[in-house]
Amino acid sequence: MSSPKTLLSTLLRNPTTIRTKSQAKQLHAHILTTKGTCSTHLSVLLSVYSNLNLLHELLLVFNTIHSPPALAWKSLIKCYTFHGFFHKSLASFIEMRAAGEHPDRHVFPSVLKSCTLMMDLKLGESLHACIIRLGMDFDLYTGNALMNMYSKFQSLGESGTLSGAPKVLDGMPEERGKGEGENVVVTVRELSGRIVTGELVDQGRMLCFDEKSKRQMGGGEGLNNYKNNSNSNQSSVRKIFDMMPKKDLVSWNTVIAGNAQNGMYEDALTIVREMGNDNMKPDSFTLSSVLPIFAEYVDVIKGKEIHGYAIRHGLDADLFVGSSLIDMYAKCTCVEDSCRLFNLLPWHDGISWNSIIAGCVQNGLFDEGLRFFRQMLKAKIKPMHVSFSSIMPACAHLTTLHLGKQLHGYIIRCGFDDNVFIASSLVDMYAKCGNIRIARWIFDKMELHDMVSWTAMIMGYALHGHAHDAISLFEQMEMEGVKPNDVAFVAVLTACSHAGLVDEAWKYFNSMTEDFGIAPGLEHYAAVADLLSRAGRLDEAFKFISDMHIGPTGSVWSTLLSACRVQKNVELAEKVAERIFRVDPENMGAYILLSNIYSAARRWKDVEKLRIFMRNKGMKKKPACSWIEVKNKVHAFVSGDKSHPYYDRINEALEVLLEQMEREGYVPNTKEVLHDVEEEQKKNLLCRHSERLAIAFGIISTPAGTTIRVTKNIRVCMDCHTATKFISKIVGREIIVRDNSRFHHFKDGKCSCGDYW
DNA sequence: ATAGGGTTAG
Repeated sequence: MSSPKTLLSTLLRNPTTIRTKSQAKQLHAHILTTKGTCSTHLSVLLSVYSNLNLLHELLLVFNTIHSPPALAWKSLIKCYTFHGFFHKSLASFIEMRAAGEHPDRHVFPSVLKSCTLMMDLKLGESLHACIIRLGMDFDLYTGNALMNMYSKFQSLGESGTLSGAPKVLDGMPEERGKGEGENVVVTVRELSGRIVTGELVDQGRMLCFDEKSKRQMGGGEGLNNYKNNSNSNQSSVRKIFDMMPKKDLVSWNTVIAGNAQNGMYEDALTIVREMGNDNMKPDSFTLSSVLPIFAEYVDVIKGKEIHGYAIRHGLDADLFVGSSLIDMYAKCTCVEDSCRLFNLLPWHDGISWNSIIAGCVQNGLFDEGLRFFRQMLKAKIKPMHVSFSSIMPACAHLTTLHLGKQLHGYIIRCGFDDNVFIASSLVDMYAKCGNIRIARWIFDKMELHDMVSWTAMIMGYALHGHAHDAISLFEQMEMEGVKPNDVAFVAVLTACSHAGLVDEAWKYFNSMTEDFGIAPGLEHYAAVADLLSRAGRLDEAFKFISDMHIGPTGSVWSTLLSACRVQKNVELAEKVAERIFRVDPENMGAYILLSNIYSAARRWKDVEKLRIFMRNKGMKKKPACSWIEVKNKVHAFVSGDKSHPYYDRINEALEVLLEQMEREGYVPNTKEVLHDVEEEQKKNLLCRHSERLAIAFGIISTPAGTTIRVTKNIRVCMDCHTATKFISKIVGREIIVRDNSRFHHFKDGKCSCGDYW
């Protein structure tokens, strides 16, 4: 056991051996008792506190030192940056220089990080100038920090100025609370202004800088080369990288991440390949920069190669790599792999939870997404912005208004309701849950609207058949200078389609290509094809689809096929069906539609042929499903479903209704649908379609006058559409049915779609 | 000094 005195001198010589707060405090006590307030020893203590990120303890000591030496300043600055007090960090840097202390390689990474997180490009450039003048630009750590800074400014779209600073302050209640933040900013600005002029005129050093990098820099304008155009930041990064005399793995990873995050995927991948020549092996940082590229490319083969590399190098349990892998598999539609991976991770953080939730929801696994969300809450992981905007579409698709409202409440309590992503997802959710007024209310409360929020609202109106609201909103958006993208055009075309506005649709369709240079995609074609078909302009629709410059999918043709059914145009139907089977031989819906069309035309032989063909192919119909929310509980039904506890009462209600409906003139449209069962059974089957079970349940389980809201996973059937009109009149209720493409509001025997079914 | 997740879509 060594004496306290030798222990102290050992510790002072090796301050990094101190790993805990109590050890640090012991050292503190030793110094005070044996060395008094000698600033050299106290500075060592400060570096210990700084390494342990103990800002409070550090400040207590720092404030007792009369003229702090460089080591003390460096410790203070590093600790301020770590705790997010970027203004204080920079202000201390200025103070340090004013006190005549020389900054060195240990301080620049911290101040550069502060600039980066404050999004202050100007200040960062001044610092760069200062670094060059001090000859520190060849330092490894400083160079890495510089590259990181320029990469980040690029991905922020260079919007970074001090105006962005209050955002950074959001996470720092103490500083904001004291109202000091802004004063410090001003100080930093004034002082930094001085630095800028002071440093930039120092051309001698600039020239040296220029000569070293003449190849890439061209002209000799020193720092200006770092900021002239939008791509320049990334090339600045590359220049710094190429000039660095010594590079480590962090340097490689920084330049790779910079390229990846700025969309320069091929460059990023090239640099990964180059790493090997420098004896650098990709690590978890490298992989989690590269994986999002393959997610974006939807290249699961390459993604799996990375996964294999991760496993071979023991990196697959890393949370960052794991989250990226989950995301990559999900974006490649291999969401089962995402789930498997998620379960294999040794533990989960907020990001990995978000990845799996988003992965499920994006792949249509809404229940699974909700399950993961609940598990996350149970695991005491606090949801973040991203968690809410990922899960909200699940509520929107499932029409679970009560859940959506609960989440909305949660969002408000978290203070997230001003987030654009979340607000847009709320607008969408309320619209899809049938509450277009609240959707609009949230939309109007938003401070600024981006493309997505406009589109969500326009689409909401379109789904509800409020074409004129949709169109006027679209025009308002254009007037406010927001350039519509392809999705916005999908929304406005859908609005036209649901209201039969053929001329308007053509106007938008042409304007999209001519004025906005957006090539029509499948959805645009589908909307126009849908419009022409529903408007009964079948030949026009056929020609339009045939002339598409991308191969039409089965779903584009399908609307025309159902229109053929409505118009009883068997000849065209056969032509259309043939086109569908050519591109999509497994399209079950098309076989059924065609079979129904044959039935209506009494072409029983063709019906039979189709039926045998389908049976031989082993095709099974995806079950149609409808659901309704009653007293915050979702009740789901499939056709002929007897499993519901109230089935008997539902059945009874349907019988009574049917009797009344028939008295009012309803004739079940059995001849189009079924062929090989008895007439009475036909009627029964038809009248037990899932949406009717749901509607009947709604009628018997809610008080008179309550609006009934039913959702169906596929298009509501023609006979049910007719029947629901009768039902709405008989029970005197408003019935709202949302199917896979739109809302039908039934009231007083009429439907909002004007039978534009 | 470096890394991962988000909203709209017939």
